[in-house]
Amino acid sequence: MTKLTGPSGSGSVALSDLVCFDLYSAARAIIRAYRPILSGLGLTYPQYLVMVMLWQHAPRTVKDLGDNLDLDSGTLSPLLKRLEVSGLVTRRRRADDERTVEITPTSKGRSLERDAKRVPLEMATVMGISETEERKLRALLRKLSASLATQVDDVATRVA
Amino acid sequence: MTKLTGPSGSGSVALSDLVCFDLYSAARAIIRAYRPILSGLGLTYPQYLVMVMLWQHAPRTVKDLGDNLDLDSGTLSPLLKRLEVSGLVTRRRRADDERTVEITPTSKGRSLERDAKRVPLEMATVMGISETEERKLRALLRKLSASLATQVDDVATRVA
DNA sequence: TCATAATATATTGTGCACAACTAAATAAGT
DNA sequence: ACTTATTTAGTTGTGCACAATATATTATGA
Repeated sequence: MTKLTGPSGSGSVALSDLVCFDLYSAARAIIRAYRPILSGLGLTYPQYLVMVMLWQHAPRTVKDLGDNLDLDSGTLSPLLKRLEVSGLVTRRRRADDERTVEITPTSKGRSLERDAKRVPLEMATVMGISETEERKLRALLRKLSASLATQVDDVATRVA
Repeated sequence: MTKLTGPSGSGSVALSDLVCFDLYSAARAIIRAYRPILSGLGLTYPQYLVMVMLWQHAPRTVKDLGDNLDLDSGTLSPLLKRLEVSGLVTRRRRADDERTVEITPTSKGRSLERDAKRVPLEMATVMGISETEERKLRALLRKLSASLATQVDDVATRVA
């Protein structure tokens, strides 16, 4: 699995391409690793992220979830509907501002937190890298995301 | 953007969850960064990966592409059809083994390589981390992917 | 040889991601 | 007040990912 090997055939592949491919590949690999653990809870990975947010505090608006998870309404709206169908959350327009929709976990949604407690531990064992390495990895990923975000902002500013 | 902050509200979020979220988030951010660059070539990021493979050498079978990019036929078959519709590749069953399908870039597909030469450079400038950091990041990602892959194999073995 | 297994690709169905657009409600400026 | 802009969600359409299944072809073993 997972090649895109460096200099081999005619043209060599540039480092930036390789970093991106490894990132793309690792992200899919880790979500794949979560899948069997989360399927026991009846959740996909993005759904799990939303529930983690709601376990931290609730209710939260769709916009709040989107800001924190970096997902737009095109992704969240149907996802939240599926969580509603699963009986894990309720969606209700706020009385004092009819634009916003508040997402609240149901008792079933809240009780799921207990079962979810074991998820991080199982993931930690499966990842097979040390805590120090995890922290280094996080630091690099966050630095990368930060500079990519400023680039997007630059483009947005250039247009405005 | 991009929170899932650590210890804040009631329950703190475990490190493994944070690593995974940062990975998930960074992977989307970098593909988002590729998008405007690749759209000039008429390619999505997975399509670009396939073309990079074909520029290295061709023809390649669907299986070969899948092994190297870690994608299955459910992803590749429609993707390759779209590349065929775009006039960038041809698909042809091999005479000596009717099971396999060979993917060959057309002259249009091959000539696209020149325009694509600038992609890695543009990405490198946008990423905003040093080559040393890129290499460290790659090393960590590959180590993570490797241990996740062995875990998947373990499960497969347990089933067999 | 002939049944069986293994291999390679395609298809179907579900669930993200995200761009582009719409609709409704609130905020701001005059 | 009233027009205009902004904010918030939702909808539509495209393109991955991937599980599950189907189909056809080749390889293998009794």
